[in-house]
Amino acid sequence: MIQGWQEVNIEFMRRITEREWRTGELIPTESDLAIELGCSRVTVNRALRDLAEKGLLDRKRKKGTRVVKNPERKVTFTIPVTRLEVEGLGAHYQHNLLKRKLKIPPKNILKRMRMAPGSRMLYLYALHLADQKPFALEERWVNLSVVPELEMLDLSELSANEWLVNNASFSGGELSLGAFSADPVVAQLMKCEVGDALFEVERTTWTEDQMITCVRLLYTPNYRLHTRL
Amino acid sequence: MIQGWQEVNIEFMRRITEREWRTGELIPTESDLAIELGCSRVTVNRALRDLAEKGLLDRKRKKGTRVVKNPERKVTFTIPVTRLEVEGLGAHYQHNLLKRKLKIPPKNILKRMRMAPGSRMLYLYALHLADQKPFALEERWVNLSVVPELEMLDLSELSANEWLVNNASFSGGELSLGAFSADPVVAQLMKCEVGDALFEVERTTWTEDQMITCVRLLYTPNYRLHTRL
DNA sequence: CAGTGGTCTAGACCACAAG
DNA sequence: TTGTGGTCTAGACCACTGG
Repeated sequence: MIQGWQEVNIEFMRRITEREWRTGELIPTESDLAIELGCSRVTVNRALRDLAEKGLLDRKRKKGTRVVKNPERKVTFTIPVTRLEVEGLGAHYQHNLLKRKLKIPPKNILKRMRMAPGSRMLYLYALHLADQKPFALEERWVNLSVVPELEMLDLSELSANEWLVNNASFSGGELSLGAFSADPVVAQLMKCEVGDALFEVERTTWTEDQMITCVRLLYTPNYRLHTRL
Repeated sequence: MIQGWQEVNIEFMRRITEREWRTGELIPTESDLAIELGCSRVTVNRALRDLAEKGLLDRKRKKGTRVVKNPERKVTFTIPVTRLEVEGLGAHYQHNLLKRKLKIPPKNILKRMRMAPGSRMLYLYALHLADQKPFALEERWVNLSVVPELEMLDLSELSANEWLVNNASFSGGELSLGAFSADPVVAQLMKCEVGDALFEVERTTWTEDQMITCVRLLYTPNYRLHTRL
């Protein structure tokens, strides 16, 4: 007899990887598996649900459970607060606020934040340093109608990033990763060569319908984001 | 009364975002919450477990459940098979195998794959096309002692990527994202300018202790990886 | 030891979708 | 209508860990 949903999970993994259950094919129902393994149906359900969340199984009511043909690997990253990321590398963190203005964002930003044209927002431009060396360049728009407190805050010490993470309730967002070729302005700030390839992260977050903030981060050359599969 | 673990989940989310449960503080025990909400303890458990998986709560036996201070955003991406990614864009996919050799990999690859020095592996160099235009450049090392079938396979039609996804059982891996500045060789193949910033993905996968494959993908300029939070 | 979360069980009802 | 997964319940025992 197999006990515990994790053991059941491992057994099902074995059946999948060893082709006992072939890709695209239906597997037995939860009830049948419960009887076969000598455990309760809920335990089988727990194991199958886990495999479905990992993308290995496709489950539908009435239709049954199938082994997925092209199991797309799901990857999870944790997006850290920049200060903690730097300190995690064992480096000294500093934050340098370069610009801080109230102004009307360009169209592409307004579109990404789904705001009416002409809305005024807080614009922040800042450099994150690790051991005095440029680590990431941050360009951020903040919707002050959602977080008015931020207008009065001293951002020379605490970064907007950190304040928002801890104070703005958040319900959803979008993330986009890419590569950016350093232009002269960026190269000078980042102390790198013009044309260096920089890892770029764009993130937009909102609560319910209101956009909170939209940020673009350019990382130092050779920066890499790592994770396990 | 609140019914269903998803409703319970939403209620708990509300308490967290509205600071009813403050960051760093203990929340009531599962049993207390079950009584308060008028549902069973298992339902409360299901909801709390979900929030813990999302990184909003920290749960420990005997110590109780706390609201996490710096909720690191967890992001999940699906890493698609390149062919499906191209076809998903509505473009015609082609695959062009440029090199295919048995040889001894350089040290950094051996290290990444944790293999003994001097091991011979299959080296593949291929270009993925979308509507005849370069989409991604793939450089891959395959451990033939794990998947010997691949040596005899015709890879001019089916890409190694796809074959491996469907035929190699997989237990873990590493993923690394970054930016790469196109050198002359790459620029010529990708039909881009020297110095263009290309999005770079490196992936290593293994089964148990054996490394299966190690791949590096360079994407066309302006390529971006998107996801929801 | 005692308190907390982790999990199992058996039985039940519901939601969905194919026929 | 029927078969399937999705979920709830009440009660139980286990596993870990602080005192």
